[in-house]
Amino acid sequence: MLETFRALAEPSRLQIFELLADGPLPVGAVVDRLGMRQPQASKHLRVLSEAGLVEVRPDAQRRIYALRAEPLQELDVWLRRYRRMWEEQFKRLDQVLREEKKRRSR
Amino acid sequence: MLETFRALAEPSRLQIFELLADGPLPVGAVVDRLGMRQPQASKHLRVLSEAGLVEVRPDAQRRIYALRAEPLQELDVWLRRYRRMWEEQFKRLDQVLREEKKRRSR
DNA sequence: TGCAAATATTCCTTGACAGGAATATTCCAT
DNA sequence: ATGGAATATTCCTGTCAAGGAATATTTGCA
Repeated sequence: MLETFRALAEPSRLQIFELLADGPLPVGAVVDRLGMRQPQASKHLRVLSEAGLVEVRPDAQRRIYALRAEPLQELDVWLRRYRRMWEEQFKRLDQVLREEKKRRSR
Repeated sequence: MLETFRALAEPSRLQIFELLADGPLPVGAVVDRLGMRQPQASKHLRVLSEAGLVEVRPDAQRRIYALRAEPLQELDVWLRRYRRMWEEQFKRLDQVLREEKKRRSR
């Protein structure tokens, strides 16, 4: 979890990650579309890769990077714990609205 | 999103955040339970607060910190985009298992 | 009013990390 | 085998942020 947050807590890296959501891409494509320099792209992809957020498939002298689902699933599980929280807030809001209505109707 | 990731990408801060999931706490309680020094706790809570992850309610010379749902809901929305991804993987896995079964049954 | 508790802020030092530039590596095509 | 893509790595430098220590601030209470 920490590693996931750390990896995504950097603007360029988050950008790359979100770009890859549209599908796997070789480094060059990332460089072109995001207008960053090739070495930085490689470095960021390395960090993402070490965090398990991304995987590489070699294709000749290219390397195709693709998102990995696992850490996102973990993030989803982590979030579950907090989902309860805002659902309760909704319930409370519902309650308030209900009482509002009642008050107005008399 | 970036701000959320940045705030949670630090061990102590993530710890504090997860501690607050059990309910609101004053700074002192955080200090005691996590064994960190008071100034650092205050600093981290400040960062969490500026990221909107936490809100403060004064109570005499105490300050009660509590989680805020909003950024987590945003995180949930952000995740939605990727949920499709792993659902497709499950579909593919289902397919594979189905074929396995068929193969074994003859 | 003055003290003590709870918390926030400031200042300093240090370590991690991102970007830049240059270079190394890998693999294809000729 | 050699040159040229595509990508990775290294080294350097500057910046930012975290921890430590000391101190300021706020509020309740005797």
